[in-house]
Order: sequence, then C-alpha cells, then structure tokens
Amino acid sequence: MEMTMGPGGRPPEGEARGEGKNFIQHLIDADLAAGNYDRVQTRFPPEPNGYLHIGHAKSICLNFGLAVANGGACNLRFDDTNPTKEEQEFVDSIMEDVAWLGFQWDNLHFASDYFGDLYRLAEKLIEIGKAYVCDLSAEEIREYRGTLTEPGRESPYRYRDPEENLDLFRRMKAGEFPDGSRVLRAKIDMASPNLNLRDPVLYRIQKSRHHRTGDDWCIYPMYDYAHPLSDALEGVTHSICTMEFEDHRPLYDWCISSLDMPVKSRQIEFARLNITYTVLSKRKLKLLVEEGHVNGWDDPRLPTLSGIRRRGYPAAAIRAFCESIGVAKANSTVDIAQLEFFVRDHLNYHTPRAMAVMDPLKVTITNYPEGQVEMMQVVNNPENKEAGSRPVPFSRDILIEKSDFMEFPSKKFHRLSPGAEIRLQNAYYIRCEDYRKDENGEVVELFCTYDPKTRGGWSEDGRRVKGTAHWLSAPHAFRGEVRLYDRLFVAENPDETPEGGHFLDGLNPASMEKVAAYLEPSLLEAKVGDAFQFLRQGYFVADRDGQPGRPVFNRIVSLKDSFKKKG
RNA sequence: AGGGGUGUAGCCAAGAGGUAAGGCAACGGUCUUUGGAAUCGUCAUUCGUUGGUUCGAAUCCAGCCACCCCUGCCA
Repeated sequence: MEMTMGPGGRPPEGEARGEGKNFIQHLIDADLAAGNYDRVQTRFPPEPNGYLHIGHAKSICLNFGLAVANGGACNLRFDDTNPTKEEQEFVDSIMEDVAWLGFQWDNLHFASDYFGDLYRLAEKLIEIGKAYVCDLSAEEIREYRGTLTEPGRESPYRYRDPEENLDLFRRMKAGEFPDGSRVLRAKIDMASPNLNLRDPVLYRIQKSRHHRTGDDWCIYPMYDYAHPLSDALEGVTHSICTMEFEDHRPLYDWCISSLDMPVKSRQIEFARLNITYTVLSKRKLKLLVEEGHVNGWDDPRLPTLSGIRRRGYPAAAIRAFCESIGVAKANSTVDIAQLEFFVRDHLNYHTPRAMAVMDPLKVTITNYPEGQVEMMQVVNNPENKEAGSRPVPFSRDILIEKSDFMEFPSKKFHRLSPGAEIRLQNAYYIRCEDYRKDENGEVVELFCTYDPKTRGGWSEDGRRVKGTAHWLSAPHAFRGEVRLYDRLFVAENPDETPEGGHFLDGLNPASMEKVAAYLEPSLLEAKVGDAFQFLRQGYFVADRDGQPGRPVFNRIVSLKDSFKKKG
C-alpha cells in the first residue's frame, strides 16, 4: 500500500506515460492542446421516463469524472422532449440516484427549459431554407425514406418557400392542426446512405400535457434536434453518449453548424455496459417489474440504482467498479464477479461483524454451569481497530450452524465432528463428546465440553485448533428474517436467448430465499441501511421491511468460499 | 445488400513502429481466532485472419472473416 503516488493517486511514472486515461480523455487532451476549447463541460442527460440502473452509473461516473479531472463542470439535464413518456416521479428518483452515487451537478437543466429557444432556432432554420413543413403522414414519410440499400424520395412539400413554411410552422405551434398531420423536417439529403440524414423530423405535433410546461406547447422537438442545441445552448464542450448514436453524429453536427451556434459541442460515443447474469435494458427491467417477477423497481435483485442501494451495495463500491471497467467502444459484458469484488472490498473494511445462525443446531456445553452467563468482548472489525468491540453473551446453551458439524467428516472438513475440538470464536474451545438424533436419524443436539482455560478463544498451552465457528447463546438470540439474494438469472447472458426462447426463461427460480435466522442481541439495534458482515457468511443490510424487534436483513453478497468449490 | 462501428487471456482493458500494463476470475504457497481478509507466486512467444511495408508491426497498408448499430412523428 505504501507506494509513491502522484497527485490524483496514480503512480507518477504512469501519469507521465499517459496511462490511466481513457480514449475520451485523450480526445479531450487533444482538443485542449489544439485550442478547440479552453475548458471542459459535460452533462448527464437522462430522459425522465424510468429508473436509472448501473449502466447509467457508468455514464454518470464518466461524465462527472471527466469534469472533475479537467477542472470543468458537469450538469444534470433532463431530456424531457416527449411528454407522453415522462413523469415528475422519474425526475425525482433520478436526482436522488445521482446524489446517492455521490455526485453534485453544477447546474440542473431541463430540455423543456429551452423550448422557447429551440422554437426560435427552428424558425431561423426555416428562414435560411434548411427546414420545411411536411404534410406527409407518418407512414408516407417512412415509405419516402427508402431502405438501407435504396435512396429515399423527396417529399412533395420539400420545396415550399420559407414564408409558407414559417406560416405553417407558426400555425402548428398555435394548435391549428391535429396530431400527426404535419411535421417540421430538416432539408438535408434524401439519398444519404445514413438514414438519419434523409430529411429527419425536427418537430412533431403532440397535444399532450408536459410534466413541466403543462399545456404551453403542442409541438415538441425531436431528440436529434433538441439534444445538440441544448448542449450548445448550455455550453457543453464534450457531449458523451452511447454507441448507438454514432450514426446521429452527422446530424448533431449539422444542427450546430447550420445554426452557427457559438459553442461547437462535440459528440463522443462509448460502449454501454453489460453485466453477466442480469439485464440492463429499460424494456426488460420494466417487464420484470410489471409481470411481478420482482417486487418493484427497488427490488434488491434488480440492477437499478434504487435496487442496488436497497440491496446494500455501497455507492463507493459502484464508483470503484465503474472506474475499474474502463471506457471503450467495443461491445463488452463485464463479469458480475468484478462488481461483487468491489462490493466486498469496500464492505470488508467498512462493516462491523456480527453473528447470525441461519440453520441452527443445538449445542449443550455439559460442563458449563447452568444459569451462568458471561459477556465475551468481541472485536467489531479486525480490519479496522477503530471499530471497537462489543459484548456478546455466552451460556450453556449454544446455537451453531448445522453445516458446522459432520457425523462422518470428510478428510478436509475441519469443523466439529465426534471427538473433534474447535474454537467458538472469541469464546472457548469446545469438544464434541456426544450427540443425539431424532426419530428420522437427523442429528439434533450436540453435547460438548469446553475448556475453561481457553476463554476468549486462546489456548494457554499453545494447543491449536483447526476450525473456528460462529455461535449464539440460545436464550439470548432473537429471531429475524434474512433474505438470501442470489443472481436474478441463471443464464449468463439473458439477452442472448436461444431461438424460440424468451429472456424470462433464464430467470433464477431461487433468486431469493427467506430464512428465519437467529441473531445476536446487538443486531436488535440495527437501523435501516446499516450493513454488517455476518461472520463467515456474507454481508447483510437492514431492510426497510423490518419491524421493531423483528428486523429484516438482505444479503448483499456472500463471502468468498474456497472450501465449497473444492468440495 | 448500403452506411457506421468493433475485434488484445475465461471476463474487462492499457498499448499510438522498439519486442504484450493493470484489474476480475482461476490455480498454487505463506499467514490467519472468519475455509474471509492479507500476502507471495503462476496465468498471451502473441494481439480476429491472410498477405505486404520495415532492421523491427498489436501498432502502418491491402484483402478476408466475425460480431454490434441504423429504415420511430422514441431517446
């Protein structure tokens, strides 16, 4: 850990070689060096039509990260140009999610704030003969557009003169025409091999109420028109988006140059995030929620930021993960194990330990005085001395995990078995002297003896013991619900469905298991959002479904287990 | 088929004519009061492929192959 670091936490020699920079930063460096811009400004531009997921987190970290790295600014701008799909509920959740991730936007904007400017710019486009009102129906426009291999045909309205276009456009705005009857189109090139350039629609008539502008407008700008101009109006220098917009870049540039916008924003595309064993498309997530395969948008199994948050993934871990995966243009699917690594990495240091028994086996310490209770002082986090310690009661009646005992142990099993001795962590060494079975032949109780000279879990004679188990004093333990979450899909790539299949076929039927667990007394005080490492089992967070005296814990992620894999 | 992209290890990903970074995963060793953590080590004679240029190519050139995106009045 003690290596020389340069400013920014990177090895200085790496800094000198330009390592640690993604291709976008290289482009920014070149832009700055060439004098194309004298500052850097980015933006995160979600459409408020749904919940953010971890794919958005990559974009958020990228945009805000680039702004910080270059001493620039990053805005949060809602791309709310389609009133039929957008709602205030989503803008609220998006702001909450971005803030939770740990970023503060320099300015908050809405594309709808620019509707007036955008309208005036459209009139200008008409005046200079670069846009026209087209009366073709949606279906006709599609037919006229041509195909991938055949050029399109020009609209019969393409050469209307500017005065008529202006008049028509104003009347569109005034609400004189019904929805779908006319659109404003850019006059570019119907024969372009890039379909986005075949006179794209700039404005459509849509008489629906907008969540922010109400009924002020009945014409709304399209993304391809509103986005570049909003960027330019706002002063964005580098407009970062995902690969599917690469074909739109010529149109993006066309808008900015045709209107001679003072700021020449530059669009740069990168590949969106995919993760194994989950889906990251809005459509599929919506289906999972609406069909009830999960319980709402913040279901802890979902990759939504609200789901991840409830699951107990720390924001810092998400940021570290996004940093680690890099930024490139190649399609890729990151192994979910990489995400889980950063979650464990963060939680290991930041989370106090506690003891919980999921599947109890009764242990009676036969030589321990009946009625006696000792308070054992237990370290909260061996990784962090400042986390302190807590008292945990110990008594004659103990609970351990069933899986910590084997009647006929395998060679590598070094937990409890007849005659074997193990350590109860922070308490005593115990030896299994006998056990009792029920009528089904299942072991239901262990009779052990303890060594009074091993208090705290240390043996004075230097005698070593191979296994260490977690435990609970039966009379002091209380019950709580534990939800054992696992990956949502058993299919590694749920998006790649076999022919005739559906992505839902890949769902994991056991993605959540509810367990009535026994918990140590200190856990009674856990507040919603408090995270713990349940010793030897995994990381858990108190869920909002808990009741006073009856908490609910979500398993965030299990601990790595090299034993199971070998067995 | 026309256009736009992308191919470096099981998964991400650096690399920019000088002899393949790093992380995840995996596998060994050490250590350990969590079968966790920590720690040490192993893991690409080769960069989709075939040719070419060069003293020298993952980097430059040409061809081929594979995959992704584009025919919303969605974003």
